Amino acid sequence: MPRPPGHGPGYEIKRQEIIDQAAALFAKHGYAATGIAELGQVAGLAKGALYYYIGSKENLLVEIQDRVLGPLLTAARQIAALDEDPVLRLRLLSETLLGNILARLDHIWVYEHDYRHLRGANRARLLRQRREFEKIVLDLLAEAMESGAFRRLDPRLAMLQFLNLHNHTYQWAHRDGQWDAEFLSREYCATLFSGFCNSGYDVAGLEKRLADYRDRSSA
Amino acid sequence: MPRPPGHGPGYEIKRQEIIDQAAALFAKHGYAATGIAELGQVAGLAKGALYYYIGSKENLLVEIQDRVLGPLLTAARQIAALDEDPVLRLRLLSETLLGNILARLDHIWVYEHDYRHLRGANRARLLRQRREFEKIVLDLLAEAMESGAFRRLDPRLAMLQFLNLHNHTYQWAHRDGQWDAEFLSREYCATLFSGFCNSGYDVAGLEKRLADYRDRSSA
Amino acid sequence: MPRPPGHGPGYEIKRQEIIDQAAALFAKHGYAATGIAELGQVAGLAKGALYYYIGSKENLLVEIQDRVLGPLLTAARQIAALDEDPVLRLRLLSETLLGNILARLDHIWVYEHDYRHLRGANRARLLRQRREFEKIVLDLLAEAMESGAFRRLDPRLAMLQFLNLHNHTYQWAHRDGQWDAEFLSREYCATLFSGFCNSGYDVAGLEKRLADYRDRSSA
Amino acid sequence: MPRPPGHGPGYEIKRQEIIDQAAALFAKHGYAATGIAELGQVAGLAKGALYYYIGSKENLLVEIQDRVLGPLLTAARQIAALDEDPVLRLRLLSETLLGNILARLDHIWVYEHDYRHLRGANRARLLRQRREFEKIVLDLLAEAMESGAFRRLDPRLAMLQFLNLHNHTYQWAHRDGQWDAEFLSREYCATLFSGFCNSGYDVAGLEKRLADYRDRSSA
DNA sequence: TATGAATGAGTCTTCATTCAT
DNA sequence: CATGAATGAAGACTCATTCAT
Repeated sequence: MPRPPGHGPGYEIKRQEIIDQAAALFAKHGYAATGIAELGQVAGLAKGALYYYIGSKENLLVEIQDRVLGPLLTAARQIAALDEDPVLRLRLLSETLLGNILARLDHIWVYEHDYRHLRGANRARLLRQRREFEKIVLDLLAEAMESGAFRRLDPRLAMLQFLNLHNHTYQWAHRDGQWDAEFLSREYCATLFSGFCNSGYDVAGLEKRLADYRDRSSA
Repeated sequence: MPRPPGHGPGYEIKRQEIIDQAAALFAKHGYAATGIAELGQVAGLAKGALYYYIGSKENLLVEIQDRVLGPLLTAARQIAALDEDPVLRLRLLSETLLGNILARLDHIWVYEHDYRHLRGANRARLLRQRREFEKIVLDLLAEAMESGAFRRLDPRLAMLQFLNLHNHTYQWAHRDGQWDAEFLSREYCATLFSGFCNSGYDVAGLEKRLADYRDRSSA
Repeated sequence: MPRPPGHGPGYEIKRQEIIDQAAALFAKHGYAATGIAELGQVAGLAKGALYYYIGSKENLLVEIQDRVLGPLLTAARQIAALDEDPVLRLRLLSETLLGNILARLDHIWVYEHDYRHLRGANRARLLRQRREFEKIVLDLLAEAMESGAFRRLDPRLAMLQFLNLHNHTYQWAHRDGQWDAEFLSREYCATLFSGFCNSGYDVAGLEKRLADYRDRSSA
Repeated sequence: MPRPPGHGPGYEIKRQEIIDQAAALFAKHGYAATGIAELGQVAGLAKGALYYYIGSKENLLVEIQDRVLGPLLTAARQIAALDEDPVLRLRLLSETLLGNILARLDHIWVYEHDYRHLRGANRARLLRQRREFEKIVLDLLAEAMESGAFRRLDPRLAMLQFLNLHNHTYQWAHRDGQWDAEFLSREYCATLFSGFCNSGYDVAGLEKRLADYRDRSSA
């Protein structure tokens, strides 16, 4: 969303760079404790020029949140709409979520810690998006219960367990960690689905069906 | 850590009150975004008197972290030392952890969000304590694997799953929520241990054994 | 209106001093062009301490406007309520107005030039007070017409002439000028009332009646 | 004062447009509180191009003052040089002055409020021109006294009354107001001259003589 | 002619902290 | 014990102005 009208071709590129740098700083020190001066130093820009790009500090926060929630929601909506077993879709969603987390660890730090510094409309929009994501997870879990794959659980508590397990990952994961999204997703889902599924359900077969799905969709 | 020597009898009481109020404020707005002035207003004290009690803003943070980790570590050490099945001990640890989280939600917010504002020795001490807690969980999980209850998993990943699931709870729990620590612990452990245990292990019997243990120890 | 609760005895005194100094600076350079730093230098206070007294820059403007309009409105209401010839009351009002202008030239500069920098409620309140003052003048002029002393004029235009003549005085008057409020009021009223009155009205006798009134009310 | 040599034909036209827009903005928010960026937006020009036309912000102020004082002084000089009764010339000057005020209300706002933001030579020149205008009024009043039309008044105080009454008009007049310059001039002069003239002088006949003069000079 | 990008001093305001009383 | 008063660095942000293109 390029703000003011009339900007040169390099504007948006530089702007995105600055948002990257801001995300790194916010992740490290927290949004409130990061000064605009510090960001200027990192960006190699005087304060005036900085504001030419960022508009305001809160605006940076908005952009960072959008970078997290935008792709995530898009992917989640697509996955939810697939004509596949709900458990498989949960597994896909899990991997997408973890992929997003691991790919942009600093963005996630900010996303998880500093959303409360958003005000007014920005905050409302964020919360709406968060709720939409949670709803997608909730609905998939409910579907999995209806399909007989999962036991009758409190769907909300199931969703919260799903999110707890995934979303807390940013706290200890680090760039170039030993585990990638695929591995973590397999492990997390193995744990969750063992707990959630009916005795009759073939948890072990899930990874096989995932591979099949991937063959099909890449074909 | 009562500061200088020579304090009246009410000193420590008032000091603890102020730390309570600080925790509430820090949880609400974040440590960095909370002003000492705000705290003074809530405490009904002018700045001078406030500093007489708190020493410094960072000191408040230290105290809050201690209130979380002190009791938690004490309890964790005791549980780890029990002469019981490691799985049962994990279940006990889980409930204790959740009990602490739910009992002091605002402290946990601060503990999770703002420990990075600690500097130097305070920070080092905190990290040491966190690692000790993680080590206790790790060792219990390893014991459970050795005992044959759990499959051979990467113990570190198992520990991280355990902590993810528990520690992220503060994000959505609220005072007087519908679920208490016992219930959540049962649910979380059911999920985790279903995923972790060997096919031969009697997960369902865990709660029974827990009840037995409680009968014994209260007797 | 001392703002925050709990201030020492010297607080209000110092606060009033600072407002004085602010009025002088605002009058000289204009509100918008005067920096808080400048005020701090004049007051001999660091910025922090300054804000301890002033609250905000706009608040200074509010106080200055109040110092002008408060006493003026009080006096105007009293004069309007007197049981005297409306022309005499206009003459009294004129002198009061000029007295206020000459006594606080710098406040008047700010009052006349910078009221538009007030926002929201502050601005609304100011405009209400200004209109009240204008209404008092208007009503007195209308009364004077009804009493037969003045010709049938457009009362609004008469009021505007009255205010033009008086209110523009701040532009050229200076402290210790050669003319005091009494003299200027006599001259201004002589001019205005010559133009306004009916041929039968005894303009020249007004000053005599004023002297009588003053004898009476001081007795 | 067109700046550097070598400008295209449209330069001066656009430049005048920009000064118009600047006057409107300055009148609305005050010179100090108006940003160059705001002006650029209104003018539809980026900052670079804007500066190509305006030279500097202070220069705009100079131009606006010149637009007020230039025509006013030219007209005042011509009127003063007429071979007519000084009272008639004062009446003509009054109408010219009011015409200028009503025709360019925003320029007058700036002229009255922001001349103090001029520095050095610009300020000196402005003050010189203001004094010249005042001198013209002063001399006409003195002439009217010498001619016996007016009483022996303090000529300076008479001039100040004349200017007060006229110059404060900008404060409440607005474009398309109910009163035009001719009407206001007639009313203002009726008031002033009633107060100033000797008992023998025929104030009421002034408008008649003005009409005669206009017949003559248009013929 | 006109632009977009950059500057850096300047804007108002808040901060955690200290200390004489 | 407690206060009110003071500090000065730092907070986010805007300013008029310049200049390579």
